[in-house]
Amino acid sequence: MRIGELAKRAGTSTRTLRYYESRGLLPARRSVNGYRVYGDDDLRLVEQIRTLQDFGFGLEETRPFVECLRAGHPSGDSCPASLEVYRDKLAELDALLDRLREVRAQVSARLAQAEAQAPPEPEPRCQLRG
Amino acid sequence: MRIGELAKRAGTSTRTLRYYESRGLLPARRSVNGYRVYGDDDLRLVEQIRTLQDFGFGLEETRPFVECLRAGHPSGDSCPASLEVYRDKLAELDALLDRLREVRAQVSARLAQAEAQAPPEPEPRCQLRG
DNA sequence: CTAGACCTTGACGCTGACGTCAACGCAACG
DNA sequence: CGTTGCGTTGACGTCAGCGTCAAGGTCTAG
Repeated sequence: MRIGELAKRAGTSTRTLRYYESRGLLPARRSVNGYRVYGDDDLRLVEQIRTLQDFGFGLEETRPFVECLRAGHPSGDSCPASLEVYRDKLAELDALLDRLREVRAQVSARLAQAEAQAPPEPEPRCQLRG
Repeated sequence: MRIGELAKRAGTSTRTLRYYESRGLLPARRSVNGYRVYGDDDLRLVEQIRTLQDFGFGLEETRPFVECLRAGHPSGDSCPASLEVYRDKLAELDALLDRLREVRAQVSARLAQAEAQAPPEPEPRCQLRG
């Protein structure tokens, strides 16, 4: 399979795949004319990357998963390094969630305060006369 | 007060203040020699911006607050436009929190699954013999 | 033979909020 | 008079993950 087909099958762009290759994820064999050639393994590999990216992982953080897959393991998280990334990301998510909850509370409080100061427009009633 | 002092008092950099000016927040009078000159109002203005930025507001989102302050209101959120931004940001925060909670659950589940597959190192016991 | 669809590399653009450097002016101190 | 420390504008660099364009090579169908 060539890069266009892989991109289509993975639901991404050729530019993205070439970018992954430039980062050392997703190496590709070349056919005689220089075209990149991929196998079905590579599709699974790209899907792994995309899934993690959707979770908010940076590309570098997907590397252990990718290398795990390329090492022949059935899934990208079958290796200790991947589990470490999971755990780090969980801690990061927890910290972020805490921060965002705190911010939400602050913003909410300030909104309430400001609304109390100068009350909102009193809900137009749509009466004919009044 | 000149830009260096304002920066120090606001806990930021001169570059940041010039950037705010370039974005139309924080206009400055000029002294004879071309130096920017600020008053205490401007300090409050910068503090307002920084507070909102710490909450994750983009610079553009701070504009209503800044204009509200410059219009003479006692606080930046005394104006309807600011309240609108608060409300939008709350909705945005709620959506983001939902997404992050979902991601957290997914990552947590995958971690548990992978740990069950290939259990972690069995907690070294520090025995002399065993 | 040629049009069109695919592929190649290389390079610049984008977003946000600045950091950092260059090259210069101005002011005060000794 | 020179140095030091402020100020000025302008312009390029940073981070991530690509998008987009340019200029060209390759392969296939008509």
